[in-house]
Amino acid sequence: MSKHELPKAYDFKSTESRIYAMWEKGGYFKPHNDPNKPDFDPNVEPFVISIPPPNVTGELHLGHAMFVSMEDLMIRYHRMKGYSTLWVPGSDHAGIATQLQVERMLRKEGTSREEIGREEFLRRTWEWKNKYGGLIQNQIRRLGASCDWERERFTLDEGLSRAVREAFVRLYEKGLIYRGPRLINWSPGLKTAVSDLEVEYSEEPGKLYYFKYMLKPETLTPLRLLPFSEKMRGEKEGGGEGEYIPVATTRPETILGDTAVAVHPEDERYRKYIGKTVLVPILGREIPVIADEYVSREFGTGALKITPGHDPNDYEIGLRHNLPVLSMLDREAKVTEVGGPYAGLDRFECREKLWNDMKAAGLVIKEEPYTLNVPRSQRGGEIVEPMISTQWFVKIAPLAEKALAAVKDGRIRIVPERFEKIYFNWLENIKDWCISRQLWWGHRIPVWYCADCGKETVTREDPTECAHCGSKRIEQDPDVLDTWFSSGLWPFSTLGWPDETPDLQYFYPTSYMETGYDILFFWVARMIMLGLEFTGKIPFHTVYLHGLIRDEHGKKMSKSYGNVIDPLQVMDELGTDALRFTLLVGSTPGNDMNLSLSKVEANRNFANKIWNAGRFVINAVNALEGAGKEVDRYTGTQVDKYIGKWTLADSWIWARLQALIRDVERLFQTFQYGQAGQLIYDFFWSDFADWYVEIAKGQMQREENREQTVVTLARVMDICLRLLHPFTPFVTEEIWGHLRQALLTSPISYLAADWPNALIITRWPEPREPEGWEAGKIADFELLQDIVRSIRNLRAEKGVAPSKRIAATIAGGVKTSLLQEQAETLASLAGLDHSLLSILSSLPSKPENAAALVVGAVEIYLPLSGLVNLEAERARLQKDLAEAEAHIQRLEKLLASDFAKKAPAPIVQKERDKLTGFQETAEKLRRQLNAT
RNA sequence: GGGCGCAUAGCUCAGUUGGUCAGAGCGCUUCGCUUACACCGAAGAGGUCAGGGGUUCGAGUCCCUUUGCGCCCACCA
Repeated sequence: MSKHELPKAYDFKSTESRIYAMWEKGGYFKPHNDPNKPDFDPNVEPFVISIPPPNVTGELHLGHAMFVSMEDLMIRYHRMKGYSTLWVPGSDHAGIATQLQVERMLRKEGTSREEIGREEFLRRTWEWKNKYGGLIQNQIRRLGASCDWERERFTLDEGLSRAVREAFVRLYEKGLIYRGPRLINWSPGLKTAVSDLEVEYSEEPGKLYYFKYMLKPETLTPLRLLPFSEKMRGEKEGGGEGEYIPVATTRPETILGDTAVAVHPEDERYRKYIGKTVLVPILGREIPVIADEYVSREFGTGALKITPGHDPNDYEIGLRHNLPVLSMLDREAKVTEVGGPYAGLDRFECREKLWNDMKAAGLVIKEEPYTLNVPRSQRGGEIVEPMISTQWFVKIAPLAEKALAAVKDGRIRIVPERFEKIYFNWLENIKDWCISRQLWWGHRIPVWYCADCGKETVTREDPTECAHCGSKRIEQDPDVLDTWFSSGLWPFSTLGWPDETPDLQYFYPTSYMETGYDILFFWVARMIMLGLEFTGKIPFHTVYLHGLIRDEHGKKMSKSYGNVIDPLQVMDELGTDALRFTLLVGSTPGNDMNLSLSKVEANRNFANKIWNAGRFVINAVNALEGAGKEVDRYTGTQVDKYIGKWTLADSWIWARLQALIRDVERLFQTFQYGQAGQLIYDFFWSDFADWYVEIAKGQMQREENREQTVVTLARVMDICLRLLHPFTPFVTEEIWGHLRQALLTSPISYLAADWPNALIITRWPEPREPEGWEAGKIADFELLQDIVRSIRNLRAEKGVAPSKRIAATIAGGVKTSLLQEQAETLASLAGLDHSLLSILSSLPSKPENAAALVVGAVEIYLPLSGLVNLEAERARLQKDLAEAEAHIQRLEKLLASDFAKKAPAPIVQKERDKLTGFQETAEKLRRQLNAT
């Protein structure tokens, strides 16, 4: 499209994909200083982020949009500042999630993974991955992500698998990995173990069941081990009579696995039973009554049934007392032979049936409603059962210690800081990490068991024989590793570890780890632990945590609630820049944000504003004929020739821009990206577009100001585009291209542009001005703004048609010459007739039939014949006076207090100046009242 | 049980060394198609910054406390 035909509205649809392709093809996303190339300079500082790898079969949601926007902002900012910037993209094989999807597909085909077998299942899953795995990456591209796609990684690809193997073997050799039967969380639906973190607790209504643990009558023969017999049945009628210990439970079916009843050693009620034997209901199994201080005397009945096989606390107690451990549930949560007559029943059926049987046997005391905290699988959602199972674990304490220290001593910083405490708390109480999963999709555990000597072989290369006895009869462990084991290696495995690659040497440790706080433990903590363990270095020096995205009323987005916002649809309708800007500016670190489409719409409008302001500037540049188009007019090399010609507006906008650049820099350094974006937004829209551009229209009509005005427009626009680029890369790039073209400079990509810095700003506009010139210019301009606003206000109040140019007389006092210089600007902004505008130092008397305004020490008279009502005028003046007097009173009181003595001088002076201002205003108002 | 966050204009939210910090967007009222933009411009209404106490010359901003909402960790059967 030719530069003269830019459309009136920003067309993001036709722009975004074209711009992205240009960036990607142009290689702008690659680090400019690459250790694999001959011209590599090791002294250039790198800036590196590893992307939180999305699930390979996932689809883009707002969580992805959030982290991509934030990380792209960080990356682009640092790239513009000259860092050799690398953003490593990739995806996670996501063991459970992916396997579930493929299993669902198989079910639709009428088959199952068990039916087709492991090998075929894996083949199908890879097929699935190759088909859908690229989807999410392209969706991430749509967000504008400037990652180096040539360095894309997948947790199951060859290099990363080698890293996983190496990591496992090293931990094993160091004795930090062990295998053994432990009480773990078992997900019966997924038929795998899951880690503590993968269990979520939900409060649900349930019942507390009270029943009797009958004491074994002393007369009976002690060794009656038959679990169930005709004899027992015969005793049913007599059950419930005689001595018993009352016990409460929320899971009656676990009674079948009880191996003791515990009471507090000092509980007077039950002390006498300690050491005695009680009978498991229905089964009649004999179990001891033990004493343990863990038991709370206040809760329930004060007696606790002990099921070491299915409860973590009971397991601990069982260990202390050497109790046998019974597994009464199998991998599908069906009752095992331990459950005697209940064997084969589902856990919930068993609960009902057993309880009914106990009722019939007179062993039930009561049931009462009780709120349970039900452990559910994070993935499948079904109730998780604690079970004894042989699994692989990482001995985590030594790793946790180092990870703790890295944050404590400041080598790693977490933003916002409050998450450090949460991090500490978790690591200080961490338990060994169960890393084996009974799945097929994932990194298979590199352990081979020997059928002959029974020993394990753990090696970096697949063995053909037992390392201990040489037997060929070895078989690999069927399980795979927890997905988080491989993602825990991500920052360095993606750079080539365990090889000492040039990438690893140069880009590691990475810089920021940006992710949601919800995976602080799952991922961040593990990366720190594993990073320190395997590389001896921290994996990143800063952790930036963003919050969760909720709907506009703070509700969690969920499909069932129907309040899910699809980022792809938002981008389709309102543009990527609008979505990015909304996510970036609307959020603060670590806090959830509520997203509403009206916000995105507002930011779509902002993108359009950038577009149109850009269009205006480009047109202005193009309209400037001749005037040295061969020079790059905004680089500053030619600006000296405007010295002495800058108008108040020119100086003001430049001074404001300098302040903006400084503020933005400070905010970026302190991770306050949202605040920075807000400031840029405000400056661009309110200061630049609403004021400077309007004034520039007038200035450009004057031959003597035209060129410098265009230069100012171009330069301010240019810097705003740079400042905005990390937030809204597409529209800024597009305008940048057109602006560059208009300026006849080389059409280089925006990404190669420098971030605005102090060097640029101090050189312009008037380097020979005394220190602190900005404050005066800003104050003068603000006076001008106040005057304009007051006049507009009065006009609106009086119903003066906006198109009507009116006369005005101004008594400027000490500001007279300033206002005289600004007469034309003032006239055009306030709708005054320049030829009927007189600006004097003071007036001998008040003009007739004029409405009067006072702005600071400046008096303005607008002759509005026919519209001036004396009474109304007096009322208005009186109101203004009352307001001024109120301020005077307040300030006088303030300045008479300790404030004047104790507050810093500049603060006090500021208040004094305010007081003086109000006093002048009041004085003028009084005079006008007298004259009216 | 322990810890944390949030309560600021009708709605959604900014406001990080305590001194224009009382703001933004949307919504609302009144004008306006002024050749960058109606995805716009101008003017305006609207809040004792949840309640109470304290520190300070000065607090939305620090401390204590109360109330309401939310989250995390632990998991007393």
